Amino acid sequence: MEATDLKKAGLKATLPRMRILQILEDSEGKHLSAEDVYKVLLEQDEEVGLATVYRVLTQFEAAGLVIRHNFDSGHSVFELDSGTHHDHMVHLDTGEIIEFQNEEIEELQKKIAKKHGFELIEHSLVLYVKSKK
Amino acid sequence: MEATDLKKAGLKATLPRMRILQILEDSEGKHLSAEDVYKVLLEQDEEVGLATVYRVLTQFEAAGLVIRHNFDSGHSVFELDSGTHHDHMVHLDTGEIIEFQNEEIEELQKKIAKKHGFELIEHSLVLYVKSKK
DNA sequence: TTACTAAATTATAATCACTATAATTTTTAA
DNA sequence: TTAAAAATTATAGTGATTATAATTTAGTAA
Repeated sequence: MEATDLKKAGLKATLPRMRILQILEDSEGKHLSAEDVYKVLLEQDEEVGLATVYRVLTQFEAAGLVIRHNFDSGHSVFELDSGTHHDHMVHLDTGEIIEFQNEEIEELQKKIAKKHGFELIEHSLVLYVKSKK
Repeated sequence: MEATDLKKAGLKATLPRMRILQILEDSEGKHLSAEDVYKVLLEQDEEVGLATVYRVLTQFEAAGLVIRHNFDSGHSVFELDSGTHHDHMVHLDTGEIIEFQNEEIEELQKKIAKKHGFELIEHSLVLYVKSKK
């Protein structure tokens, strides 16, 4: 029952929000743009406007339900916040997105911020790769 | 004489290009958006259109003269390519951008790509920090 | 359950960053 | 110096996203 998840996040359980949350849950591991979500809604014959999709995704982000990424592509993509932090590798030829974790890099980042007298709040690390010839 | 730099890069030495290159050289360490560059041109009473600024910056990028960054801000910023690679730290309160280098992280990134059977082409690492209370 | 009120959604227009187009101007090479 | 190729200008167009005003819905109180 996702209505509960929304309430917990401090959001009213409206139909558009439930549909969009469901779509995100059904696309585990994928990274959808607002347009992608909107297309799925259309396929499901749901009457939800594109503006609503944008607004709801932004609210989900503010509520900590989803994470927004900007992979140099000119538009944002979203994924459910699984709670386990990870970074991304983007394949330059196929567009494939691979997730990875590396504790060593995480630690080094904190150290660097500290060395400059700052506190690391968050970070964005994206590796752009190609297959070996 | 920057006309020479442009020629070396395979670009004709036109007035807009020389003015824009000069502006980038005069703002060492800063990270200017196309709009920022355009504003400086206006202040200098130069008759260069915004579309030209965008086109020229893109050409400079293609020619390897400048580097384009997308700091999650919805627009690109540019800096002269100094030749020495560095990553960036963005201060969430002041907007200040600090450059840093860390060879260890660079190596780890290559390793990670390799482990997945890929070749690292480039990467984007941005630390978002705040001052310690 | 019903009625109310605040919040959310809809449809659409507007905005922002950026790109394409066609006409005009500038570079550069002969 | 002149002509072809390339670049620039002014402007319209595009794609992603956001704002607006009217309408609908969710959650609460009677």
